[in-house]
Amino acid sequence: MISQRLARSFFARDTHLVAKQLLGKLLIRKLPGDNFIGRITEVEAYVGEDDLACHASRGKTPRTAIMYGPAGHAYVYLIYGMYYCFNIVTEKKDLPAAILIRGAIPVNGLPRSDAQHLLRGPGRITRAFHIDKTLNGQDLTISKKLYIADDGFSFSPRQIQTSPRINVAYAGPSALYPWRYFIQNAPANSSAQP
DNA sequence: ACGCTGATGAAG
DNA sequence: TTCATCAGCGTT
Repeated sequence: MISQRLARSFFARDTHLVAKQLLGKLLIRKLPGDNFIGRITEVEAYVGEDDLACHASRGKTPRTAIMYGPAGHAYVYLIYGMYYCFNIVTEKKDLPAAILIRGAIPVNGLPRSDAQHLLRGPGRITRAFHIDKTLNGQDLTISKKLYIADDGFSFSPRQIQTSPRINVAYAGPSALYPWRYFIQNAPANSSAQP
C-alpha cells in the first residue's frame, strides 16, 4: 500500500486519541541522499497548562509558543544540553499540547539489526533521524523534510499499553497520569521506570 | 549511581 | 546578570 502523509485534521484532535493512533504510523525524515523511516511504537502526551509536566504549564514563552499554534507542527527542543526531543503539536489553536515521540522500529535507511537500541528513547530517535532545532516549527503536513505517514499498517488496540510518563517526577500529581502510550513488547520500549 | 552539557526561564 | 533546572544517554 502506498503511504500517505497525515493531514492537519489528524493532529487537531484530542491528544490522547492522536497519541494512540500515532502508534504504528511512519516517521519520515528526508535529507539529500537519505530517507529515514521508522514505525512509531512509543509516545507520551503533554496536554495543557494544568499538566505540570507540560512545558506550557508555565504559560506561553518563546519556547512553548509553538504549542499554542495550529496542530501538525514540530516542537523540537534541546534537553540536558545534549539531546533533542521531537514532539508533534496537537489540539486546537491556543490549547497548548504535544506528543513526544519516544520509540520506533527501523523501517528504512537505518540498520535493522539493533532495533533494541537505535530508536529507543527520544534522544536516540532525533540523533538517528538528524532532527535538531532547525526543524522546530516545521509544518509536518507540508514539509518535504519531516512528516508522518500511514502505510495501512496498524497495531491491534489490544497491544496498546499505558503507564505514567518517564522522568517527570517533578510534576507533582501530573507525574502519575498514565499518558505514556506504547506497544506491548515493542523492541524499542523505554527501559527506564516511570 | 553519576557526569556530561547548554538552552531556558525565573529571580535579582 | 546570574542561577537552578531539565520529556536523556552512556558509562560505572
